[in-house]
Amino acid sequence: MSTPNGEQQFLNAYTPEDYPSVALTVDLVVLAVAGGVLHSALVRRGVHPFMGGLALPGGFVGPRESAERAAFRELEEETGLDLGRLPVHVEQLATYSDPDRDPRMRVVSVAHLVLLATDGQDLPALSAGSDAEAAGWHPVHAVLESPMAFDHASILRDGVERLSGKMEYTTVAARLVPEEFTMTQLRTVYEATWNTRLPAGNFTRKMLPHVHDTGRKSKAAAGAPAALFTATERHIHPPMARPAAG
Amino acid sequence: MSTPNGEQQFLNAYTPEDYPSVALTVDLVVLAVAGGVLHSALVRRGVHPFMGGLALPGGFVGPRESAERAAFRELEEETGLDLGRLPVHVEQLATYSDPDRDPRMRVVSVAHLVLLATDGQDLPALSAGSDAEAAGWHPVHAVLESPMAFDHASILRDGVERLSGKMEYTTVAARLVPEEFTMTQLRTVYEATWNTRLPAGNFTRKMLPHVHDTGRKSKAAAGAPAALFTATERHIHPPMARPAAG
DNA sequence: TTCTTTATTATCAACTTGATAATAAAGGGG
DNA sequence: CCCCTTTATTATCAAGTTGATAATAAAGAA
Repeated sequence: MSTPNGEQQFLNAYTPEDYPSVALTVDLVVLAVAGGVLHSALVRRGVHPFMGGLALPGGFVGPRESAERAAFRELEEETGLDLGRLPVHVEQLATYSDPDRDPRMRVVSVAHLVLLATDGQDLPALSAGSDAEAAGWHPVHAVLESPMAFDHASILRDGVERLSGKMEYTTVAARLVPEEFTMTQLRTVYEATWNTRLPAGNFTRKMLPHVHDTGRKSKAAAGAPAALFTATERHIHPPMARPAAG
Repeated sequence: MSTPNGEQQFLNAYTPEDYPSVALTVDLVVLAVAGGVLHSALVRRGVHPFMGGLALPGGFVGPRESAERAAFRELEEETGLDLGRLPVHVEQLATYSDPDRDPRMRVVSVAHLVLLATDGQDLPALSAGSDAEAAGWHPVHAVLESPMAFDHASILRDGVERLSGKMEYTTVAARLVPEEFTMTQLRTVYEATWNTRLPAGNFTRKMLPHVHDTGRKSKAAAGAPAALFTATERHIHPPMARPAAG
């Protein structure tokens, strides 16, 4: 692939200084389920502005980095999670570009949704990152009742809404449980995210065609042993019905 | 809302130069239906790189502008469309930030999906914008067969996919027809976007609960006069089934 | 008037849903 | 070891939805 001479000349004459520029960051909506409750990894701000307020983890995108790569890097830096070991799902959410969203300067942020697998009991341990602000887990539906730093409440709300909607017509909920999971574990993810209860029998009937039965059984704490499944298909059709809010 | 002294001091001490910055643009996937075919407004590039290739309309985001405002402004500038007169739907699609997506320099682009209403016959007239490159309408499914400038083929594909998916569970297709429309007009939008045929009777049955009958009738060119509807609800439940590709 | 064209409604079997119950398979306490 | 509790899975049933196909209705044209 050789570049024609005319094009090369043009590229050399290009002057990036002629164009307006912005600082680009990523903000992360990191979600995991424990105790039947959807949690988000958040940092308590130790500096102005919004000192003492809750914020999403995040940071600047490097000059030779895509937003997605920056999302993975910041996730490791700010939460201390070992992504080589932990199964993790990252997808772009939306970009927030209101000129006044950060009072310090023009910052445009590409928000990402991050889903971490848990067994439903223990949340992944968060170690303090390079920043002094340590990340901790917070129950999502409770924390959305109070304000957050910057526009992070909107971003968190959008992230939960994205997950809620996508769970209706894909098996993305399986990214929040271990590789092999029981129907109850998967149903608990739906209930935690949608903040509602679902009838167990109908849930199993609906989900069964979209997962793969490993043949293995989980040793139950109490009651009958549950079958262990792995996620297979991407699309649930017709979709899982989300009960009306309330 | 007074700012505490400590915070004000902090804001003054902030130095934007310390942080990496990128040029921010918007790219527009502008869609409209005519003759039963989904079309996209595209510009033929007159300069390097990708000279002669097809590209999405777009441009730089101003220093005090949100991406959405820039999308509206660039739409007017590059296509000459009068948005005061024309009903237009704009929604953010995704942000493209591969460091090498533009060979000239680091450019991050927030792509937007734009839907223009038509009667199904005539596409909105595009006048040449301030740039020498004039915009023209191109059939989407045909143009996606050949390469485009930059990563614009991916963006266009993502835009059509977003519209296709959203049409399954919302009445967004109504943004591509006039305020008052017939079932056939609306069905044509589905057929053009999904690039498939749909049985008319079942389409009417399925859509009827989600639109409002004005009581008026369209004067038909041939055949029975069709009822005129307006769009009402946002969510179609259960969703409109999209036939498997083929 | 009759034909052609298009819109709308109807029919029907197969399937899906939500509610509810029945069955099955553990472990634990007496 | 036998029942009781707990949990998982399967079954049942009426109401609703789907896809295929056809019947009816309402124009304009020949």
